[in-house]
Amino acid sequence: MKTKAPTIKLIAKELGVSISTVSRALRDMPEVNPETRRRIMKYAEEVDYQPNMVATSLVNQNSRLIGVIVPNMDYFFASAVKGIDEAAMEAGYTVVISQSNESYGRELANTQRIMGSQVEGLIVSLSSETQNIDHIKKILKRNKPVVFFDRDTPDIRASKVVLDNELGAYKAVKHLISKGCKRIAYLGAEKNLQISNSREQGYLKALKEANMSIDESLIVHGKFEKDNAYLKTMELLRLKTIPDAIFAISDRLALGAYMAIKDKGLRMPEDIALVGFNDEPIMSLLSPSISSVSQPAFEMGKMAARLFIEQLNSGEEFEPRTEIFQPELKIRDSSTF
Amino acid sequence: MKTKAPTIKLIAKELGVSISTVSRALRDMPEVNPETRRRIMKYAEEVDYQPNMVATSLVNQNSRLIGVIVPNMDYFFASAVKGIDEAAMEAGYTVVISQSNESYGRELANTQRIMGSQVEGLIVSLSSETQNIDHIKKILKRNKPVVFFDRDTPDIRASKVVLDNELGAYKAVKHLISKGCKRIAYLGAEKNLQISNSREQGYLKALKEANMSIDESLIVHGKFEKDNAYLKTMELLRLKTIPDAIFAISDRLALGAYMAIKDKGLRMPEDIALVGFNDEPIMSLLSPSISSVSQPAFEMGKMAARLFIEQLNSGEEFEPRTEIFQPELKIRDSSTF
DNA sequence: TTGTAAGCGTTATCAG
DNA sequence: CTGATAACGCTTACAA
Repeated sequence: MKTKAPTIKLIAKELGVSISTVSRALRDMPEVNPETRRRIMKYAEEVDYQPNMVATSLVNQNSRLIGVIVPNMDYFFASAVKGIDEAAMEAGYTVVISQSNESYGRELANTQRIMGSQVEGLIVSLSSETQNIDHIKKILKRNKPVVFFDRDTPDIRASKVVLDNELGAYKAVKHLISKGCKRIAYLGAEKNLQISNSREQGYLKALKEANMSIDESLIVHGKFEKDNAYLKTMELLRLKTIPDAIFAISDRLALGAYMAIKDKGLRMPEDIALVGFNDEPIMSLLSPSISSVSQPAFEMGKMAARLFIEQLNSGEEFEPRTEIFQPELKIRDSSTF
Repeated sequence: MKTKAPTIKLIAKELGVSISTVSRALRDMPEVNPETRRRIMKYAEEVDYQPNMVATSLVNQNSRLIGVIVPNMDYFFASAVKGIDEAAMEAGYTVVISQSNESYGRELANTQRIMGSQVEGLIVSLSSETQNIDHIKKILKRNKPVVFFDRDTPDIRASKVVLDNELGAYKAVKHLISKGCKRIAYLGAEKNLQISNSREQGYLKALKEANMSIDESLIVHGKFEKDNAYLKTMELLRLKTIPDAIFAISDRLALGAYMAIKDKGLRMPEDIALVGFNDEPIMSLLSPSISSVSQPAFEMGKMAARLFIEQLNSGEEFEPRTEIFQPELKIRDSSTF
């Protein structure tokens, strides 16, 4: 019943050979007598020997563990994590994951904890609260790879995998303009969120390009939450002249706006159009369905893991790289007149 | 720039004390001279010393890593994983995660890989394909804790955290009956999925209790996918007399049914009522909103982690335990006449 | 209070 | 082809 895990030492003793021979045989090294190898393999099989990776990690100074910290597990990050896991698996790595719940304190604690688990580095997407990234810089100083994913910060020299957020927003707003919208609101999140800023830039760029005036009262920076987006939208809908379209920088926010619009009894898109960001599956199921800018989350996750591993293997002299993915606008009922 | 991680050996040499003294000081052991301790702490702080958990793991024969394998990362599992992570964190554990994508082959490979990472055991939710669980039994034989989560199997003596699935289904169907539905279809998944069977039992129980006849043509076992559910629902809607209600054992399937019903131009609930399972957020946002049986995923995840850790600490003589959570029926438009 | 030394399970170097 | 032996970074008797 109670079986302690067998070690190569045990196998060696049992078979009357040396530890090193067992080690070599088990790892398919060339210089082992075929017969000896067969005996060892057979016995290992019998006792269901599993190499102790902790010991291997200690001697090889590597754990084949990739640390991942995400702010939450919504559709976007779940897909990304799947991509990371996929690429990690292919390269023989395993993913150690942790969620910050959009809290800076949690992110800090998780970073400590996860690095303590001897992961070889970190793929991280910053929480919406995070302003200070000393905790990440420390890792870089230790010469361990860090890859920023989606939520990055300009303030650091590290590899990144991001979407061309400005372009995504630009496409969305340009689309609304082409549909004849004149008063397009911007529903954003915390100002320290890089993605929020980039998307705001895209919004502004589209307006300027169309020679439309920028109305500050239509630009709102709320929190990165559905409920807050609901509140902020309600405020927008109480303006003397309400916007005729809302561009939300995330589906999470778009959903809040959607509910506010419905609760106000307004029609979409007749009274007000709406475009979100992320293209979560739910967007196409709602009635009316909601337009959204889609990002290839799964592919981005894969890329992040690949970049990470590449960086890991390249040793010291690695030049940080930024991989930019292209957004795609999915046009649906909420912006189709 | 390039800093190698400092070790206690280095600190010891630098400070002219012995390795053991450093080790003791760093771990707040009593028998250390306060002054010596201060010096060590201070220096450790300066060089940002981080204990090497791999080495500690090797000595202590524990990694403080919990392996988690889930079939996918939909809302239910994402919430559950959050719960696991939360409880793990509180106890000083870290989560190593892996998704099987509902594939038995993947589950097998991931189990190998993840156990190789020296996690102390596994919290697992079986893939919908899994029939054989020898890979799990092996872990148990090694005396490592295994906790089944949601998707379990009767065929093993291990701890489990599950919902009272039969009750959930029973409640849903009973509700439909009370609303006057006469021909209630059951939209299920693979027969080897325990949750599918339990929910079918609940469905049958409710019908029998109401003295309603069981119509085999209304009981369908498809695959655990939205698209397949769509197809299966279309078949149901082609029957000479179509059902007046569908109970889907998962929101994923309910969504497929929802789309089929819409595409057929039928009204919900007037022509056909619908109840799902899991209570994903999307269910309340659709129009009509869809009724669903909700399970406390987050709490269940927490419980799984707690059970796991408890089992870990209790050593050999641990009696497997099954924790059963209570479902709650959320009634919405799709079944409100 | 501090130091020495053995040991955790592997890998790798160097002789045989 | 095989076997000692040191080393990885840390903990823990046992000594001093």
